[in-house]
Amino acid sequence: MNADERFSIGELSKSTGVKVVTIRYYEHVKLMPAPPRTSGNYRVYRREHLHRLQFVRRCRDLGFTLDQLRGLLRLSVQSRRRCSGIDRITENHLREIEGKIADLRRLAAQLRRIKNRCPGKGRIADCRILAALDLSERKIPVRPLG
Amino acid sequence: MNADERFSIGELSKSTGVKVVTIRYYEHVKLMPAPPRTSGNYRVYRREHLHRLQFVRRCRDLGFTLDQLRGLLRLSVQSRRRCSGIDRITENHLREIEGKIADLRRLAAQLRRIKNRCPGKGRIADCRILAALDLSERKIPVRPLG
DNA sequence: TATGAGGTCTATAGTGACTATAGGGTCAAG
DNA sequence: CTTGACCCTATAGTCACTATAGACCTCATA
Repeated sequence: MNADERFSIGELSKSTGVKVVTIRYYEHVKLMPAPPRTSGNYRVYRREHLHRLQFVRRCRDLGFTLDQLRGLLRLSVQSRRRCSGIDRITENHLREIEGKIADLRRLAAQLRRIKNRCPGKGRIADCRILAALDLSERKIPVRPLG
Repeated sequence: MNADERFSIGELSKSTGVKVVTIRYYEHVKLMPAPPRTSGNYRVYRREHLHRLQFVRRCRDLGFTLDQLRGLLRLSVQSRRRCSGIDRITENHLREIEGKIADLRRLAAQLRRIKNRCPGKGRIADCRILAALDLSERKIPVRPLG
């Protein structure tokens, strides 16, 4: 309950699951503020840093890029503004994820199709996976060079 | 039908859809062999290079990493060996993709859950997206520093 | 023959989001 | 006083490209 707790970077790391080097990296790219230092030049963090780093971690776990995260952080301090910006970032991110899922599903389907043709017991020379990789969708027409 | 066609890097690029800089990059990382040069130091490619680059392109489109691709290429020339190695690389890749799909689906579900709580019309101070990002799964216990 | 456009060359640095390494300094326990 | 755990900075590496700068080559046209 008291607001005087201080944490070393290692403690911050342990309690958030974010690696020490990554915390320093976040400071470097201005996702985390530079905290004060001890006389021995150690970073000293407080509850507010812990809180912020947890937010960062959570967003990263949800796949937000550091740039999207910066957007969320920038907006989150303007408490009087409408939260439609937050909503937009989240919506965009969701659409990106859905797009990626669709891409990967197509990929997996293709790959399964290719793979199922080959039992993996024959010789390379007859491998149907290689044949499929090799022959499918090849477009030959090229004009020769002078 | 004649095997004497020669292509410039730009022609190779056009006919495969792989950018000129990327072809040079593939040469640099030894995915493509260094071709002979003209007197003016221009790269001169032949049908075998075109063939190989199409293979590379196809594998990349299927999401193989350059390392996996190197594996496929290395194996593909050993025509007398069993093709189980090819099968294994493909299988691993497929599993990776399936894992990624599962991850992204979980992510999307979480994100939708968070997003649906917030109509995006209120103020930042009351934004339920931020609240969810902020509060969920926070683990507070930390031992204070010295 | 000169000019200009467009293709090509090398080398280097930048991207995102870290991770790894080297070479030190700090601090508490034994 | 030494050991070992922790911390510091700075730099380079990862992946798979992409971008830039500045020079060189080739070819068609004037």
